Amino acid sequence: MTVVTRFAPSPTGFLHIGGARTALYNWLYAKHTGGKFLLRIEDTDRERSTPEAVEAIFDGLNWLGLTADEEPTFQFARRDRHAEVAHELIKAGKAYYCYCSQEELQEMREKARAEGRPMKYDGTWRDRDASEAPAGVKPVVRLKAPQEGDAVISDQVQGDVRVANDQLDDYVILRGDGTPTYMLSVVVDDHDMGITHVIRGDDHLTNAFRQKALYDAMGWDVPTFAHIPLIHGPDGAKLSKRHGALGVDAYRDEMGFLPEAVNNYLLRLGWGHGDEEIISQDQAIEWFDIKDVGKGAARFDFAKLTNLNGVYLRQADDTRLANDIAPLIAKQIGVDAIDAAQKEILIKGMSGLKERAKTLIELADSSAFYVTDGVTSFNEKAQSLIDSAPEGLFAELAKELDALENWTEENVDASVRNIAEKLDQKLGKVAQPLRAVLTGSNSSPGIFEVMIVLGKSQTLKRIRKFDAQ
RNA sequence: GAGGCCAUCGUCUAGCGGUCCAGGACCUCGGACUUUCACUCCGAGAACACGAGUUCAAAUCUCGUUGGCCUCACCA
Repeated sequence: MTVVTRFAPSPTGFLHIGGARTALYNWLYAKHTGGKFLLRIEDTDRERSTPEAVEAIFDGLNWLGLTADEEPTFQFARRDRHAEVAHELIKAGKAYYCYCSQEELQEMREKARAEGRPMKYDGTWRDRDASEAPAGVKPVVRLKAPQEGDAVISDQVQGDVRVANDQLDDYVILRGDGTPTYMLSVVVDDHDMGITHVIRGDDHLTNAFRQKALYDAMGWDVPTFAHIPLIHGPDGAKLSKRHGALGVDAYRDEMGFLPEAVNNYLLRLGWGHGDEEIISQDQAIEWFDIKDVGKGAARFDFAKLTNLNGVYLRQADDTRLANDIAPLIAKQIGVDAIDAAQKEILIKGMSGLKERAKTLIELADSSAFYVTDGVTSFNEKAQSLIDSAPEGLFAELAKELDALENWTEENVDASVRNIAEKLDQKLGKVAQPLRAVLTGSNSSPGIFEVMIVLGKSQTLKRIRKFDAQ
């Protein structure tokens, strides 16, 4: 049997980090088993679903590389099919019309709660004849759920979970206006799409029992379920906007994370393979099995994600990184886009730059000095390094460096060391002020590397600004 | 309130009855390297929620307690 998994978000907002992990696990499991990964947009909530959200979800998934093997299914478009199934169930005596009003339902729940019973529909219309129906009420359709015995789900993550059927009620599958509810839509779509493994958040665990009753009523095979624990915020509470429940686009655009780092982090959040931490996508596909996902909820930790991002940043291709930060730098230096020459400089300096950054944001911040003409601002420490530089240092540097014929790292290195000796200073006393005038900062890639990447004329231009000092 | 799920360092996890006075990573703190910062390396800190039981032997199995989470809509 070929495995078919799916990711089924409702387009009521961006793709959040928990959804991204669910998608990743579904994708990985499909790849691991040589199966298929499908996408279904659950847009049956017409009030809250938006085309923008659909776009945001596709965008996020594409960024993470979690692409579906077939065209996505849009649930709302299948509403007639869903209703058809509901009517089939009525015909088969496995579902029935219910004419209860909202008020009656509300009373039912309050009474149940007061008596310490589960808050469920009491089956008022389960066996009542339609002739008793009140006039003018558009009935809903309820599934005749089993009332005795236990229902068992063999969950791939949670193990065997058992619930007594008397805890479950005859839930609504078709609304008064004839539209399907989520419970009906999911089951019909998962069945029609041939989904073999339903991997989703464990907030759906109790829904699985309701859905099982529907599969059984239709005589359909129940898919294998795997309910993965939810992700919590750093404080252990449910993930909210203040924590990580941002769209993945925020992780990309505002925080500067790399997709491979996010995937690796998400993979390790709830799953492990021995002592492995840095796991390539191919390795993940080979190792990942849904059965190995942990049962406990995990907290989201930005520090670890950031560290991981640093690892991937250092491994990343220089040209790719230069392209990634190009728009950020352009914005920073106030141009529409940086030119080819500037891009070249960034690529040239990237090996020294990427070692010092953990995110693309940091990388852009620390790279901008390379592409400006002169240094546009000096931080406090740089300013004080310049102020306390040995007398005549900059004039001396300008003179000596200008005289250099071959502008190589070896030569500028020797030249600067010479000057330090000549002025009877330690190298640091010369290198630090030099760094300050060249970069505007007290920290940067190796100073000789900076001089080479900057080039002779730009280096001298920056030094000469202070040679009167 | 009713049902369900969960529980190893601050965090993510390894561990699937003996090899664990519990391993790795992040984190924090020392140190080495060094022209700064970073990288890298070395070292330190830090956990089996609690209580019973099963067993020659329990982080690993059972039960209870406590704590956390999820669900209980004509939302998905």
